[in-house]
Amino acid sequence: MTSTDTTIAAGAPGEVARLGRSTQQRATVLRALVGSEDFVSAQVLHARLIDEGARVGLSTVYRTLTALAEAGLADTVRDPEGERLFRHRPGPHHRHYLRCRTCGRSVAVDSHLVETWAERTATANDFTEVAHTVELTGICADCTTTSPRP
Amino acid sequence: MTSTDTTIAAGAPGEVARLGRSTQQRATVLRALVGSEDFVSAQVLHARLIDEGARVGLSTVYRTLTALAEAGLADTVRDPEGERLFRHRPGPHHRHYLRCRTCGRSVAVDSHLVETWAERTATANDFTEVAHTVELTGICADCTTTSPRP
DNA sequence: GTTTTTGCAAAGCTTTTGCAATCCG
DNA sequence: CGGATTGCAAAAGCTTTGCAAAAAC
Repeated sequence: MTSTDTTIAAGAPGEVARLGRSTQQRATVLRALVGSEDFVSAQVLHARLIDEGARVGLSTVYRTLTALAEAGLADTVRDPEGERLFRHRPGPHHRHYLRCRTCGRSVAVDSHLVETWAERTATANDFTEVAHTVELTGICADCTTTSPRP
Repeated sequence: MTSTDTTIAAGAPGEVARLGRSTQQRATVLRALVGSEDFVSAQVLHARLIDEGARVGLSTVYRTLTALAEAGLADTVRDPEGERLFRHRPGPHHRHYLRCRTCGRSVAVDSHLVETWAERTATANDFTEVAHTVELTGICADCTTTSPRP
């Protein structure tokens, strides 16, 4: 099941409960993810944490991020190279993002239209339990004017 | 750059020319891809060819499929596990598909709405060179009535 | 005192690459 | 011929897993 999935239900109460025991490592990873404005890979997040002096294993980062995604607390996306990227999901519903291919920045976009289109398309084809993934990429204004790289 | 990408230009004439020399292996792979109704991974396609008695290396299948995708002759998609799936693209423009999570069948869907939505969203956010990937999955009618598996 | 979680290293996967042999034109 | 292509095996990533030590409750 893809990450940015309509079928994920993120109940308001007890969200964290699904993550099992609360450990320092999990708190650290979650905090880092929340603090990250944009999509990050497990590897990058791990490197960042190590840099900051935190002692967390890469496996733990992977396990925690996967758990968060399964719990509906994070959106995930596959970058073209197949790497999995994670981003904290603030609201109860999943979001779609527009990401800059040059600097990596991303902004959440209104996807009303896509949501309903997905529903309708599925219904029209006799499909049930629709899920969808949408990835939008482009070059942001900053990167259009200036040269590449942040 | 993701496969199902609006920015890919598939010129009508000389499409095949971009693939370099015409060899038996390439012909075989292309034929297999065209013959395949749905998305297939390089590995599955390779296995299928070997089964049929064709003598093609896995690397060649990868190289050929990648070339086809770059030439705009195939759409590609990442499945949730990160595997790359390929599908022959009949028309000059990229398509979007609705895939059944149970039996794997997929149907091309009309994505007018999404295309324009992508354009507009990007423009509204001062992004240029928009590209997008859309993946729709669900359970098809056949799989809803009968139990799993084709 | 159990039971879960961690972290390391090793394994698993898909995909890519190096390079000699081979094929196409 | 001469350069493009193939195929094998090895390498490269990213991610997962096995298992003993550590932490949580």
